[in-house]
Amino acid sequence: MKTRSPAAQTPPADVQPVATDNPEDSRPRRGRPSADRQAPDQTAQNILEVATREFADKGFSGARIDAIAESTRTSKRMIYYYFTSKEGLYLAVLEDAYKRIRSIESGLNLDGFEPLDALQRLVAFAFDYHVAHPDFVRLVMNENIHNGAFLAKSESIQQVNRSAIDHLNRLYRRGCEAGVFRTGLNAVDLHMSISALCFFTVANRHTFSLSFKRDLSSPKALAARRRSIIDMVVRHVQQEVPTPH
Amino acid sequence: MKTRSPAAQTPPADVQPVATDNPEDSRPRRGRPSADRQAPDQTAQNILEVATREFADKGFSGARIDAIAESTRTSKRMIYYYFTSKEGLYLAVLEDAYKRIRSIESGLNLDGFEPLDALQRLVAFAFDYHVAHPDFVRLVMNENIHNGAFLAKSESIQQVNRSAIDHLNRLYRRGCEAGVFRTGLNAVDLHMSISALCFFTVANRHTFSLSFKRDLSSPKALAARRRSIIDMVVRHVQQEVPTPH
Amino acid sequence: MKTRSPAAQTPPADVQPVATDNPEDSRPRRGRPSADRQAPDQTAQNILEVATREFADKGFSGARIDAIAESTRTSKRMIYYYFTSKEGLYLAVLEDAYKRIRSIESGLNLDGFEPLDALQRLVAFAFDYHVAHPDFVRLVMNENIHNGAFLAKSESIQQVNRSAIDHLNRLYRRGCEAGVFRTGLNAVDLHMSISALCFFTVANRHTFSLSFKRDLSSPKALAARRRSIIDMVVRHVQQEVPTPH
Amino acid sequence: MKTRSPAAQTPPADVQPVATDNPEDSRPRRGRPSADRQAPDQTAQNILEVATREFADKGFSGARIDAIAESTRTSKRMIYYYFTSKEGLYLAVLEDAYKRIRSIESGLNLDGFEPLDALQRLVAFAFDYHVAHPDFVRLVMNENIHNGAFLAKSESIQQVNRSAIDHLNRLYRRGCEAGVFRTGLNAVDLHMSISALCFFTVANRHTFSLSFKRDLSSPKALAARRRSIIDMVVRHVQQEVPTPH
DNA sequence: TATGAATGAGGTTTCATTCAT
DNA sequence: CATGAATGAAACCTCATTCAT
Repeated sequence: MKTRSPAAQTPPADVQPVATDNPEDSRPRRGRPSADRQAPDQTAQNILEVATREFADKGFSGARIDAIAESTRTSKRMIYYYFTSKEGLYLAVLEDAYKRIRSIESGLNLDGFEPLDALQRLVAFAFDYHVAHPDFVRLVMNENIHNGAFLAKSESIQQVNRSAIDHLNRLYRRGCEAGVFRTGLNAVDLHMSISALCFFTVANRHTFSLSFKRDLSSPKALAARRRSIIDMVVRHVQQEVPTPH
Repeated sequence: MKTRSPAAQTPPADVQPVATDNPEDSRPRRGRPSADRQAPDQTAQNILEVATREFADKGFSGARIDAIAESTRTSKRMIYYYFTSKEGLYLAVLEDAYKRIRSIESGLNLDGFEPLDALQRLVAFAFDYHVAHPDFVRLVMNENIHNGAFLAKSESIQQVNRSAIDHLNRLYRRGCEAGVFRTGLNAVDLHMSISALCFFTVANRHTFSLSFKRDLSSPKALAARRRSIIDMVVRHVQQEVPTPH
Repeated sequence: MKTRSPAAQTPPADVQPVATDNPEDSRPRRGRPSADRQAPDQTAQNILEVATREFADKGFSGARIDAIAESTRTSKRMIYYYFTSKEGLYLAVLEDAYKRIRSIESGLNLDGFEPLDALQRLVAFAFDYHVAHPDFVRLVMNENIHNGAFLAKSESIQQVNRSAIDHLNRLYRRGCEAGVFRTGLNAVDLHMSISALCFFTVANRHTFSLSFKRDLSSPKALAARRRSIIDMVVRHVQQEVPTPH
Repeated sequence: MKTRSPAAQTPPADVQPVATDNPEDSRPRRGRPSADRQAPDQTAQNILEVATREFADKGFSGARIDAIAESTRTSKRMIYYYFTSKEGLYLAVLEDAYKRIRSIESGLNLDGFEPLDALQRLVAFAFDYHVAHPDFVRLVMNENIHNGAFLAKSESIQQVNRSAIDHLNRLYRRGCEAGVFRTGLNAVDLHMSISALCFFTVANRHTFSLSFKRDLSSPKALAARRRSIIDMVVRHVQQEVPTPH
């Protein structure tokens, strides 16, 4: 039986990077390329991909419809045909991005693991996902620059996000019941801490790198950061374990 | 009775919000006591204040020189007279914002406190500053949307930021020597964690609030978050304290 | 009875003004016989014509995009649609002007005439063209004010001009072989002299007229000047003819 | 006694470059730097020099008052103090430039030479002056771009120019009387030809060089051009001389 | 469904000139 | 005489969006 807080001491290097869809690819639901799939869908999907990159890259105001149209297999007119306006396109991009992360998160199946192990897996997944999807991070940043004005318009996104808390809540309760997590914590607060640590790593890497002259994008630096974050979260949640003398 | 480090147990509600300059006030260098040179400085300063709000509000591309000019005591032409271009103005705003936080941070005088106390004060300051200066947070967000392209042009900012690490490093070492901090940690990594937790609270409050239907801006919610962050950081750094059985 | 070369003696009043396209008309490539593609070409062409006048009139810096747009059948926006920038438009104007003169020059068919006659025709053409196309002259002047900076960017123009020398070179050689031209001259130098005399007549007419109180624009004055120039060039090239005593 | 047309045959390499004030220097009348010369004059003179360069370089519309002020030893306000407006300054520059060439021309003292020799000297001087004073050439070009509108306002310039014709006229008549010049020519026309050949060499060197891929600015090229021009003018004026067999 | 042409409103920047001291 | 600050008008250019076909 463990007498020490294993998570804190043992950097969970063994927590394998969670397999996600390959980064930057954003045609998850197109299924197999069966011939019955019509061009229209593909056109809209193609626009969405290009737009995701552009909006993530430049923000809403900085993005250019012309630039999107040029990188697209179709014309500018089609953008308006499918998405009505720049704002409509942006909204579609945003919804698409949010749906993707939550759908993967749901597939983690944390119930199958011991609470401590599950927590480490959850944090590791969050970290890996942020690192693998900078576009998502940038879209969320941009959304906050606009005070969440676009997100507020989309009901679908809000529903999607709620589930994240539910998963974490169930996990936390299991841990408390098992006596490995200390009680009195709050799932939303915990989720926020996890998100903050992961999000910042990607979101602020440019200013942080410049300010402190460190390259934070190297695999080595990322691995260290990943360990540090998992450690920090585990220590935060874990019940204090009496150490033998 | 408490057998463990008081910091972790005692949410440092007693750590008083650090006095900062009042938010949005931005005439730090006004101190020069000469009265004969009012106008020029004041005009430029006035532009800088207004521009800070506009850039923080809308981002670089979204900000409008016209809008800035209108909120100013002078004309659009003067903006170009003093700052050459939209980019020049943005850079001045960015430099100003960074200098402000670092200069206050330097005034914390952490050497006068016990390591654990000092750490709590530092985190508390960071949290309070971010909450009190959302404009700073938004400027940094925006800068990251642009991949730090503007920051990269400013040497002065980069120098300014380095000092933050120095302070934290000295503090951390004191704590290690005193046996209250565990060894093997890294000041840059620690600084990043603190920044991440504080930054996210302000930066992502809109999307987070919408996603999880919580108002995170209420004094009560902020106080709870503040406690949670300080606790998390302290637990991360603190030496494991042997509990008597 | 004349014992000397008739060219020098006989002012070539009989050298008819060379038929050129009517001045200021600038739709040379309209020839493509497809009727289905009218609008785009016409719009761009219309802009080009108006711009030619404006740039010739005021120079590059003095020209106003707004002024051009107003004289056009379309809007200012279209200028940018077709020509990207003020500079792009100017370049198009310049290329167009150069191509026009060279294409006509090529149509002179000097090979069909005796060398002396051909030379007279060439000079006469050059004179007439300059007089008939002051816009061309002014564009070139302006280009020289800018140190040929725009011309340097256009490869097409440089290719076009080379042909002028080729024509003159062949003509000169024929004259030498026939014994009517003296040897030792240089085609580029000769071309320069011809250009100088013709160009100046149009280019400097304002300052010259004012300085010497002569109206140099009257048909009579132009005819006299034309004769003088042809005479001067012929005398320059012509072989000294021994006079019998 | 010469039996051949010496000018045409003998390239007047012996015609020494006429000594002019050193190129680009434009403070000819400031006399010696005696202490009694006041600052005011010097200030105005300094402005004039700088403005000459700027106007010659960029043309009237392209020139920037700000740019002139910056290269000046004084401030922008002084430009307006001395010259009232951009136009006033340009006019002063123009007058200054014209006065300079004519005053030197008057000092040639052509009466002291044989007509043919004098003519060669005159052409040589004209050529050398143009080459040595590209600023003058460019100002005149610019003036013609503006249809001589500024020159028309200045009476002083027009008076100055008339004398050039008088000198040439006297020279031509002497040559006719001596039987070395053919009769029936016109001094204004002759002056125009000389000016055209010299002016073009400098004025159009950029477009010409680019069009024909020749460097026309090298000392060698200029010397050849100089010879060619003198030769051309002399042949144009000279009485046909019977050649002995 | 698709496209190239077209557009008006508004964005950033520049410039000659004047004012207060 | 001299200067730095200030200015309004207008210049060049961009953008999301729509029209004709």
